[in-house]
Amino acid sequence: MRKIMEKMDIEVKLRGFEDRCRQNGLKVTPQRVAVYKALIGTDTHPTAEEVHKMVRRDIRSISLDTVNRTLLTLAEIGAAFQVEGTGQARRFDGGLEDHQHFRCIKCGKIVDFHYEPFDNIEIPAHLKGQFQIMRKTVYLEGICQTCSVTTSN
Amino acid sequence: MRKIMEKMDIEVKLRGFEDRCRQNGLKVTPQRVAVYKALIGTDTHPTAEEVHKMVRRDIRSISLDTVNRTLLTLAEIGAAFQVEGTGQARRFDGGLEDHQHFRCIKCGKIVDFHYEPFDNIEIPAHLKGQFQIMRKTVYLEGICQTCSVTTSN
DNA sequence: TTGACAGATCAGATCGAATCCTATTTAGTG
DNA sequence: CACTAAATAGGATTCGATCTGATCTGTCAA
Repeated sequence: MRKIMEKMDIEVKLRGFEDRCRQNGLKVTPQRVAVYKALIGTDTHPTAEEVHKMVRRDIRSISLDTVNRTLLTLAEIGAAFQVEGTGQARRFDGGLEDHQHFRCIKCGKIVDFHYEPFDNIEIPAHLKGQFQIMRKTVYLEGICQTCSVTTSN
Repeated sequence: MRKIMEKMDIEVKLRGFEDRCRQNGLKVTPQRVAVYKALIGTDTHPTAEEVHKMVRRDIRSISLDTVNRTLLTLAEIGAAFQVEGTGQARRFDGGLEDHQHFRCIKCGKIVDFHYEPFDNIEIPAHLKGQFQIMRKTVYLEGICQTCSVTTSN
């Protein structure tokens, strides 16, 4: 999934992004645009710090905090997303029987569930040569009952 | 997946754990056993800090570092595992087209792949009522080509 | 049973990511 | 053009993870 895009393509995405900001009542700031542009211009799943480095080529004075906040904002309005499970303290699981995880994006709680069809997902052939796969699972994210009751966010 | 186990069950697991340690050339220390016991006695996917709190009921002086190291060790010998993706800096992805992620557990690199059958995983009915699901994906972990070439670990 | 030692542990120091705080700046609006 | 709510900069703080160096202790061989 290389990120080779026509200039046109980028322009279109930028236009769409600005609209999306306005639709969500967010100001279109140069910082936001720069962060967005950096993110769609790479396929490396960067950390905030990495994005910060990239963006500083355009905006020397941009702060890491702004980049971090902006990335979170992008995820909120659906212009990007967070790679599953990252950005949290390490968590362990002593249950070795087959099961899958659901994580609540509000409270961070992880809940086990088990659905047999998920136990033996077939791994696409073209990956088998490329990687040595040691774990495969279905991963769900969303909002748990407790958090959806608690009056909004 | 409640963690209600007979005393017998726990004894058996402990026995197995001690064997597993020895098979891996690891000493069976009270700290290790206590950490293991705490972990299999919960279904909350605790952080190192949380496990530390639990274990301190048995071993007052155990350090957080030991707990952390031990948990990592448990994962290495297959007596437990790390919940997918946790314990790393937050990472972002600007690619909104359907795709899935593979993560290298050695270098932390995340690689996109796309396998159509994974795009529309059916969510088990019994979860639909329980959670508001916003993201579902297949997640693979293992070792990438670069890291498997690099003379071991 | 004991002694020696590799491996394990402890406690404190350090590092790094994420967040918070507050003063300042700015996009959007009329 | 002026006003205001929102956004930003950057330093301080918090918290998880790791490292370091000084002990301590399972394990194994004698």
